[in-house]
Formats: sequence, C-alpha cells, structure tokens
Amino acid sequence: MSKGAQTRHQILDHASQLASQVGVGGLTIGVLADDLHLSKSGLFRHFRSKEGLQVAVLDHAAESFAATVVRPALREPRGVPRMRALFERWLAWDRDGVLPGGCIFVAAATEFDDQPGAARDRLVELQHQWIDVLATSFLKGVEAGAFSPVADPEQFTQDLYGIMLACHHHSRLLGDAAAESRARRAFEALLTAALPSTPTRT
Amino acid sequence: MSKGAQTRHQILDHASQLASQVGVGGLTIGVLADDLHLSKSGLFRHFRSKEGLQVAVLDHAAESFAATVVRPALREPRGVPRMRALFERWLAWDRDGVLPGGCIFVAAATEFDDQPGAARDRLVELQHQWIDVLATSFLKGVEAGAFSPVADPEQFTQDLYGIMLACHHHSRLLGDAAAESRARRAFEALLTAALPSTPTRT
DNA sequence: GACAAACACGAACGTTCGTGCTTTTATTCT
DNA sequence: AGAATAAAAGCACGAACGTTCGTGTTTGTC
Repeated sequence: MSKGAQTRHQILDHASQLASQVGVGGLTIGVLADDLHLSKSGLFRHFRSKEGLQVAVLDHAAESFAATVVRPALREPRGVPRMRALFERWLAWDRDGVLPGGCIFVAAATEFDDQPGAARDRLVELQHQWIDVLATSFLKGVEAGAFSPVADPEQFTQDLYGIMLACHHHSRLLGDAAAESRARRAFEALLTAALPSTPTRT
Repeated sequence: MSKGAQTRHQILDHASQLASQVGVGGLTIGVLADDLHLSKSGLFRHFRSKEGLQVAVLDHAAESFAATVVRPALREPRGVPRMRALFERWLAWDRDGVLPGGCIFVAAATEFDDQPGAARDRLVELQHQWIDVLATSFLKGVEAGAFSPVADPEQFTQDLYGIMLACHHHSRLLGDAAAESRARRAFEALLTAALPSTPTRT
C-alpha cells in the first residue's frame, strides 16, 4: 500500500470513529487534522471536498461492517443460524465495535433523511444493500424450509430493523442496560412467528 | 401574550421546523434570524446561548407533541383503543405534523446520544416522560383486563418504539411507501400477542 | 404625555469553517 | 544516485459561527 493510501486509511479510521459520535455531518477538516497531526490542507488533499470525505467515511465504515458482520454471518448455515448470526453480530457491532459512538449508519440515517446530496445518496445505497442481505437471507431460509413460506421478507426485515433501532435508542440515549436483552427477546419472538407450521390464529 | 413572548414563540415555531430537517444541533442563529427577518442579536437575546435555544426548541416541540398526540389519545378508553390512538397519532405526527422533517425527537436522539450537555439532558428527560406515558397506558390496560397480566410493559414499550423507528427509517430515508402499513401490521401483531388468554405456545 | 422597561438593531469581536494556491519534503522508479 | 512523482505543509481567502456591546425604538404603566 502506498504512503498516500496508508494515510488516507488512517484518516478514515479516525474519521469514522469521530463520526459515530458527532455524526457524519459533524465532521470537521480542522479537528480531524489536529487529531492526526496533519495540516488541514494536507488532509484535505486526500478528498476533494468535505462531501468527498463524508462519502469516503461511509464507504470505509461499510467495508468494516461487511467484514465484521455480513461476511462472517453469511458463512453460517441457512435459516435460523444465519439469521441469528446476522442479528447478534449487528448488535455487537453497535455495542462494542470499532466505533465508540455505536453504529454510524444509525446516526447518519436520521441526519441525512432530509438533506439531499452525495452523502445521502451513498447512504441510501448502502442501507439498501444491507436490507437486501437481510431479506435475501430470510428468503434463502424459506427456500430451505426453515421459515414459513407465507412470511413476508420485507415485513420481517423492517421488524428486525426496528428491534435493532429500539435497542440502540434505549441503550445509547436512555442508558437502559436491559435494552439488549429485550431486543434479544423481541428477536426470538419474531423468529418464532416466522417458523413454518406455527399454529395459525383463527 | 406580550410582544416578547410572541416573537419567541414565532422563533421556536420556525426553529423546530428547521430542526426537524437539519437537526437540533444544526440550528444556526444566523440562518434563523435571516429567515425570520430578525437581527442575530435580537434573536439571540431571547435565549441566552445557543444551548438555551436548543433546549427551548425541544420544550416547544414537546408541548406540541403533548397537545396533538398525548392528550387526545389519553381521552380514549383504556386498553386497546387508547394504545391504538397513541400509536396512530404518533405515526401521524411523524408523517405530516407541523414538522416537515418528521419527528424531531427521532433526529435528536441519535444526534445527542454521545454529546453531553443541557440539550441532551432535557431530551433524555422528555423521552423518559413519553416512554412513561406508553408504559403507564399499557399497565392501565392490564389493570382493566385488556392486556395479559404476564406481559412486560417495558418490553412492550421498547418493541413499540422499534416499530415506530423502523417506520421512520424506511419511509423517510429509504422512501418506502409501504413502510407505514408494515408498521401497522407489526403493531397489530404486538397488540395481539399482549391480549389476555392468548394460547400459550408449548 | 412622561417614564421605565422591554425589545430589537447594527457593528464588531475572535474562531472556525471549507477551500484554494505555492512551496517544501518524502517516496518511488529507473 | 538521481530524476520523476506523490504527499504534506504553509499560508491566505472569504464566509459563517456564537457572542457581546452600545444604541435606538417600541410597548405598557401611571
């Protein structure tokens, strides 16, 4: 790896950590440069604009997410084990991953949902990819007979997302230590409801 | 209402709308003053600091939330109707309330979850109040026999919060028009599971 | 109608913001 | 080793940031 790419990598490592606390939009060239003992212009050169930096941070975090959450989980067998792995690794990533402020995408989501631009576009793309992983994993489970064929993958995915978001909210903001175990309980209930041949309510 | 209080009210009306889009931390004295055709200093005088403005915006939005969501819903009869009213009014508040960017507290939650200060403190307080309303309403439903006594109000509340957050996320960021109907379906499932004498799974 | 209080303004402050230049220092390749 | 290239620094810019201050202009009270 060339010197430049190396520096760029270091910048993005630190920037994504900072962004998980102050938000992607809260990133600042000056603060970043100070922290890394670089000049503002020296740092700036690596990205061609602040927006370029933001997009790069999102990509950097997405790669980290793929490496620590997605790829390992996809090595689990289809059905319940894979779904549970996705969920548990997602929780762990938010709880004690490399990002001190928790999942950077959760923060970015509400930050950019009303602010058009390149950063928002990339974020939406990344979120769709992730949701697609979840939905596809669920569908593969259905094919394998692990989940009921009448279950709606998109409903499942959105519900799953909600469990995760509520966990983040209750533990990060409200400091509720029981949030994670509640999230787990909700996940089990969601799973159970999706199992095949569950007694249908009449 | 005195002149000052009137101006202050107008400022907060506009500020909370703006904050729902750019975030409470993204508020700016200068922009606010320009929009309202006030001088920066004239506006500033109403709050003694930027943090004062942020806290005031949160309070202002909370009062609006209480008036359009909480109080009307609490007039519904205990149990399912009241719970449903809370949920539906919550959804409506996020969808097409006075705040163009959706629920300001959803945005503020991820914004402040790592940033200590007066604004965060007030936000946490307001969120606890709201969660308390939800949990208490559920408990009253239990007392009235509408919900199962073995159901956990805190679990119910967190799950409910997740449904709401996921709906916000999927519709606001991802532009998914079906998000709200999925949220409604999830809510019904949550309600159903909490009804008394549901067949216990063996 | 006078007077005090409340309200708003304009100018200026010291910082920090993002973004350009030009120059110096490191690295890479022959 | 030295030429070619990449990377970082240095410096400067205009704009916007929150905040303060002094000065007018409304407003409400007697």
